[in-house]
Amino acid sequence: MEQKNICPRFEKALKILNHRWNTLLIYQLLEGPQRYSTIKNQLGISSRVLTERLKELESEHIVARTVIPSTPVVIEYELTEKGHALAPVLKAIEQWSSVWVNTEE
Amino acid sequence: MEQKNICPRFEKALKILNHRWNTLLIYQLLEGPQRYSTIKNQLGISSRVLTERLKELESEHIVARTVIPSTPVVIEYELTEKGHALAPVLKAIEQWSSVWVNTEE
DNA sequence: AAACTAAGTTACGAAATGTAAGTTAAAAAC
DNA sequence: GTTTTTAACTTACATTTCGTAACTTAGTTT
Repeated sequence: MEQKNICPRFEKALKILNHRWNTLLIYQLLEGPQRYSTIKNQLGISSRVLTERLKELESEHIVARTVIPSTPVVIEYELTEKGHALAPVLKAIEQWSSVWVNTEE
Repeated sequence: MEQKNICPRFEKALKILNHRWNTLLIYQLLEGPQRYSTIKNQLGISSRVLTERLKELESEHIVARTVIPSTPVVIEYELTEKGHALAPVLKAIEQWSSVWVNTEE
């Protein structure tokens, strides 16, 4: 009875993007490379989940992790080319929200 | 320490779209008006959550609900104009996934 | 030696989600 | 006229995910 007529690539994309925090995290990183603590403070996400999501996005090659051997050590996260390619998606959401979403009511 | 420089409209849009199942549900309804049971079978979502999400999208005026007084009664769900306006977002995700996502690995 | 800092990790309670069975109302079958 | 059927939910409960706060690690400065 169940039909699977949805493209598996699209389904996987949705799985990643719909995972709580991921889209906002990518949006945040569109502004440029950022440190763990910066992202955490900007988004108001818990460290437990932030670490989890960064690992997920890293394993999907959407985010890259760089160790800066200062003291104490600093980690920088940035979008890969694959990650930057999501900009049009975020732009489309921004566009839609500017036309159709109002914060009242 | 926490900065909120994110547009509240955009933030609300993300809150709706990132809620599990919502994007897939909207994608499904882009194909046209559909009954509760059809959506349920196509997406493989539980009835508990489907009902909850449909009510949420209805209250956001993204989905409209129509009662067809047949026997037994049939309910049809369809996208509103606001809902249809999300098509470019879904198209952007589709486009990205076709270029960057591979199901292997 | 003690304190500090960034980036995590851990334990645990709270919230969201999935599962499966039950409800409702009307009419068709028996 | 009682039982069955059907679509769209609803409910109770188990499982999974998430948030909170405290803790860990390693290399400096104090």
